[in-house]
Amino acid sequence: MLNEIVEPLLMWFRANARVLPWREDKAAYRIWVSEIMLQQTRVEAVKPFFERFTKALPDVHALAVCEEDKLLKLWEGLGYYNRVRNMQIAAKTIVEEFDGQLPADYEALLSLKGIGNYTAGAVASIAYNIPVPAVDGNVLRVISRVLASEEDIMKQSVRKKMEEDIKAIMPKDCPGDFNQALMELGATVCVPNGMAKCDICPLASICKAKALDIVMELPKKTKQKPRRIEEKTVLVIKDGDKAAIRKRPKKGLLAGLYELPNLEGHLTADEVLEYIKERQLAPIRIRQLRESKHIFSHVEWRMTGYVIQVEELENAKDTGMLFVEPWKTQEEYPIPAAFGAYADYLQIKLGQEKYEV
DNA sequence: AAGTCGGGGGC
DNA sequence: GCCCCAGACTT
Repeated sequence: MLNEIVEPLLMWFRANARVLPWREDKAAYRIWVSEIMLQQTRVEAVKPFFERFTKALPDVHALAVCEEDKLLKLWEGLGYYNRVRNMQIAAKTIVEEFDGQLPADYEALLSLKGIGNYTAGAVASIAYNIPVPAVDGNVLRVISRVLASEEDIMKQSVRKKMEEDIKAIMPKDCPGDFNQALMELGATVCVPNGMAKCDICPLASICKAKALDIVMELPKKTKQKPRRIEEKTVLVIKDGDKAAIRKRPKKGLLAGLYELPNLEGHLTADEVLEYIKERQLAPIRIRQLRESKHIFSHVEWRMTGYVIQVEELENAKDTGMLFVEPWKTQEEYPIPAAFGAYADYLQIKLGQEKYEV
């Protein structure tokens, strides 16, 4: 039965646990921050962000009162930016309703913005030793294989049953270690891509998938739909030492971050100049930049770009554009990685000789 | 239940 | 190119 995994798993974890920044000091706040960052994000990617974030915002109160641009800047490049927005909303709730302390209660944690089933279980078990499961993608894979379950792990019903099965075998004295052990095994041995390392797995003798030689067929999962493709033209508009950026809408993709001005479709230089002139920004030079691509979860941007030198006139139309010094875009304004190929040009001077308008 | 929301690394 | 990642929220 499934309870056979408990002892070998804990033994293995105690000998093989990775040294991670959020394992040094188990303050609930730090566990919470790490778990939010780790949503759909690998350990190696999170490490540097975690160090920087917790240094800048060391406690719940600091997070609750942080200015939005600074907050997003700390998250810049990590993705899924609603995570940090929701975390700040939760921080304000914690200050107001829980006296600044994360509640040591699964249901109370679950009620906080951005904390779902998994994260509530992780914080409760790791920070407060509450015996509740924390079922993430690793756990779904490990348990599916141990049981040789061919159920589709994308189905809510399957995940719910998985939580119940695990709750039934949770060791009451060390629920945090047990949950982490399952995830750690999934991340380092029963891996998500590539061959499972069954030769070093502490559960190899128990694993039904291994016995049936179907380890690599599991878990079963419905595949995601193909992403849609969007074409864009990205503009690096320069006025002297400054360059144009603008703030994105409060909702939707990359909400609230800053971007380079951009247009729908792949435009010619003439079409771009028309756009510039309509906004009373007198163009002096223009040069086309290379194409680039950025892949999000559900959409793919195929971009081309232009760098345009302009003279910003007094009567320039309100374009929502903000002309700022390039170093400020690096230090203060959060700009998503999608614009990376063109953001480089913010600080490069245009050649004088060619591309006169 | 399906769609939205980032970015990166493995193969 | 495809898959997945210590998922949660909205519709």
